[in-house]
Amino acid sequence: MTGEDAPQYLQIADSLAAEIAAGRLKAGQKIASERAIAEDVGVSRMTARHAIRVLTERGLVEARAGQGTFVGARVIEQKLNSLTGFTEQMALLGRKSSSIIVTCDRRAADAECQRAMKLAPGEQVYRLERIRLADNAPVARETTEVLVSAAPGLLDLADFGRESLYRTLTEHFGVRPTTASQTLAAGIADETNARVLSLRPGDPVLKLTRLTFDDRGAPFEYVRSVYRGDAFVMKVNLTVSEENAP
Amino acid sequence: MTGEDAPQYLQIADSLAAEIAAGRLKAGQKIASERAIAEDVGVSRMTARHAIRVLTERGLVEARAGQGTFVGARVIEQKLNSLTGFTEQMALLGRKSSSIIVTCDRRAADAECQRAMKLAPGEQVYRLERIRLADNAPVARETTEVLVSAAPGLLDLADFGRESLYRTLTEHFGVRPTTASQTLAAGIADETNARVLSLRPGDPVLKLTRLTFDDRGAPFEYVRSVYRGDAFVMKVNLTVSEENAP
DNA sequence: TTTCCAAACTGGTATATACCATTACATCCA
DNA sequence: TGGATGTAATGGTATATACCAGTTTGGAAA
Repeated sequence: MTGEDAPQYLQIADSLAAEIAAGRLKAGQKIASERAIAEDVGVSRMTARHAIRVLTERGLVEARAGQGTFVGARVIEQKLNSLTGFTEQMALLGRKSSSIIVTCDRRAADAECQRAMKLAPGEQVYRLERIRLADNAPVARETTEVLVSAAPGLLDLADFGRESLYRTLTEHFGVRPTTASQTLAAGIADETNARVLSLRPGDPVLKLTRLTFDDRGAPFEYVRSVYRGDAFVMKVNLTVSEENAP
Repeated sequence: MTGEDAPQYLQIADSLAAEIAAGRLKAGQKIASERAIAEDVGVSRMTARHAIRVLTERGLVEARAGQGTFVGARVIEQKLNSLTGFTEQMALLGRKSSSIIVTCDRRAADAECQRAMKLAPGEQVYRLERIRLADNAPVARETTEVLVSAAPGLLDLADFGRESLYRTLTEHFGVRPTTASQTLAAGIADETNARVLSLRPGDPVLKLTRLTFDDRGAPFEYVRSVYRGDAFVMKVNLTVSEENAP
């Protein structure tokens, strides 16, 4: 569950999220009103409201003035070919995936990672830097930082040149990647990336960052990847959630 | 601008967004603190805070506890989750959007479009080729092909240099974009793209294709876009559907 | 000069309160 | 029956206030 010392609004949000995940609150159903939650839990209405705002931002519920707040239609066609890890994806495409580990250690999170995960300075992460191969050809360079506090002892458990990181996290630590915020940008290969990806400097690459959250809404992983532009296309399936009327 | 009767927090947010868009607040720069804004504008701190929260959600600024709130990197964060058009997205970022129409006619769908929509050879489409401008600077080149059978007479109805295509489709033809399949790839600007986007050949670009379906699941539009790589970041929020057991 | 610590800020959390516009529903009246 | 009306409930906006936990900074102490 949510940490005992997490802010109240988060605890409330997470317990509601759990209700939804468990199916006790079904899609389209109305949840308790802000005032009702406030009274039940014993907080002010503004705090209850804050909790609901979190759920709204996660896309779990939808508030309608004058009516109430409703559990969102379980849309989620947004299986960008990626909340499954690289390993799983390659398997789906019938390609042999493997990795070369460049770095694998424990250290303090660097500045960008700190900012993305909102970490305290000096917070420890496992840093895993891998060259990803598809059918033995390098296609991506990936740097993954996983919170030590989320998976203590992670690096002793498996050889991530072969094993799937996500599978290990789920099976050994109960950390289940659930949502993620991902950005994609175009770039060109610099010297280093060109060398490791068998490209020429100036060739196009796709740069991806992903902040991954577990089923309690806590971030546990920050990933930066550089993909060969000629080898990768990202695919997203979108579903418009209604309510777009002028 | 924001409507005079819009809530105060939105007016404040939009005026700050305009400052950022105009370059008076530069990337990395610290903006006024919540307390300072509250006093300057003459609202409570909570209202100023609400305004900043809006900007945070739009990806324009980033708050750091104990330090302040800082303007984010000046890139356009295209949100891939919502199926909103270019016009709407720019408005949120406080940037002025416009288009230059390059082509606007009716013709047989080309090969790629035929394949994507699974059309019979010779099937007619309206083809709309536009240069997209943000604050009068070209940022994307977009080619849209809409099935004639889905919106007969479309081109007579509006000037798509100003009007939103999606709005016209919904209001006049009842064609409601509902789902879409979108791909993203990295690329390099060729001669033509470099010229129209004010780039040098070889500069990175982001290539996007989208196949859009209406509420009956029928495809009606095929879009190919080329974005300036330095101006655009695509952002996706992912949710993994439960049943992804290993 | 260097070190250290307190004060002055910053955003983050939480409460209590007030009024608004919209919605749903029961009631009353013709 | 049908329509209008009122009322209670809902989320949305806004204020005023308080304390917390970090960061920055400047001055006092070593």
